[in-house]
Amino acid sequence: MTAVRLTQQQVGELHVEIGHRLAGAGQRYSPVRRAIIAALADADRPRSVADLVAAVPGLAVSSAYRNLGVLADAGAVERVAAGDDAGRYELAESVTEQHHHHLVCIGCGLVLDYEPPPELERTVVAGLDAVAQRSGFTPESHRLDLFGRCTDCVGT
Amino acid sequence: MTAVRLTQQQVGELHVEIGHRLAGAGQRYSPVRRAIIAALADADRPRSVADLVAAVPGLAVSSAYRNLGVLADAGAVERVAAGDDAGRYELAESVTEQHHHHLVCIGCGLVLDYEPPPELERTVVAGLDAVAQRSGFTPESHRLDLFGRCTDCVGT
DNA sequence: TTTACTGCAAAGGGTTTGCAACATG
DNA sequence: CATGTTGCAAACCCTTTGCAGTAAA
Repeated sequence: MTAVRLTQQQVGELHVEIGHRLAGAGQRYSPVRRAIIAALADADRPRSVADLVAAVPGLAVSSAYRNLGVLADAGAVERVAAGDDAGRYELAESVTEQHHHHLVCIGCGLVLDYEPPPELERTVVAGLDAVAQRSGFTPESHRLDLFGRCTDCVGT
Repeated sequence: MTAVRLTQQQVGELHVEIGHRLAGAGQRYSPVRRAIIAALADADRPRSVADLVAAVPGLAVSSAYRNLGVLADAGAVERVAAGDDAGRYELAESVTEQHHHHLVCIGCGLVLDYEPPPELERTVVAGLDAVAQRSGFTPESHRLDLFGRCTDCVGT
C-alpha cells in the first residue's frame, strides 16, 4: 500500500489543528481555506493549483496562491517541487504525522505518495546526516523521489 | 570531499564526447555551446540560466534556453529542479560518469553536489526498486536531496 | 546553398500584487 | 469598526517562439 489516506476522524482533528495554527498566526480558518484543506485531505497525492481551483467552486487563482501561502507559513501545507511543471501542494507532514516521499511519472507528470520502509528511511537519514556534517550543512529535511513511468506511460 | 570536479583531461574528453552526441543528432558543437559546457564543467554545482548568461559574454537569454534544450536532448546536460526558484542545469551524469545528489540550502538557494557513499546508494536503489514494483512504476532515476542550511545561513 | 545557429522582440504560462468590496471577530 | 479575506485585473518572472540575419558544412 503506497497510498496515504486519512480517516474521517483524522480529517476532523486535522481541521482543529490547522485552525489552531492559523489562529496562532493571527489568521482565520475561512471557508475557502477549509475547502482547500479538504481538497488536499481528499487526495492521496499532491495537487496542482489549477487542480485545486477546479476542485473548489468559486475559488479565484489569486486566492488559491494567497491561501496556500498562508497555510504553508502556518505549517499546514507544503509545496512539492516535482518536475519542471506547475507547483503542487499537499498537507504538511507535521499535521498528517505521516512521513512520505514521491513517485513521479516522467510521462504524464503524475505524482504519487509512498511511505518508505522503515529500514530504508533509517539508512537514508543516517547517511544524509553524515554527508551534511561533512559539508557544514544543518539538516532540515530530505526527499527521496523516484522518477519513472506509471503503468499508463510505460509504452510512451 | 563533496565537490564533484573534473580534471583538465576529463574536460577535454567531455567536449569530444558531447561533440559526438551533437553530431549524432544532426547538431553542431558551436562556440556558444562550448562556452556553456565549459561554464558548467567549471562549476561543482548546478548553474541557473541567469548565471550562465552572465558567465558567457554575449549570450542571449533565448539562446541559452535553446542551447540548453538541445544539449539536454543530446544527453549532455540535465535540468535540476531544486526548490521553487529558477531552473538550474548541470552536466549529465552519462557524460561525467559521476553519480551524485544535491544539498539544497533553504536559506539562500545554494545547491551543492555530493557523491553518496556506495552502501547508501545501493540501499536506496534496492529500496526504490521494491517501492516502484509495488506501484507499477518502471524506475528510471531517483533523487536523494538534503534540505538544510549552509554555514552562511545557519543563524537565519 | 542548404541547414543550423544566433539575437532581438513579442508572446506564453505560472505566480504575485494593488485595490476596492466583503466578511468576520 | 478594525482587521482579515476575497475576486478582479494588472504586473512580474521565467521560459518559449517567430523572425530575419549570420555562420558553418
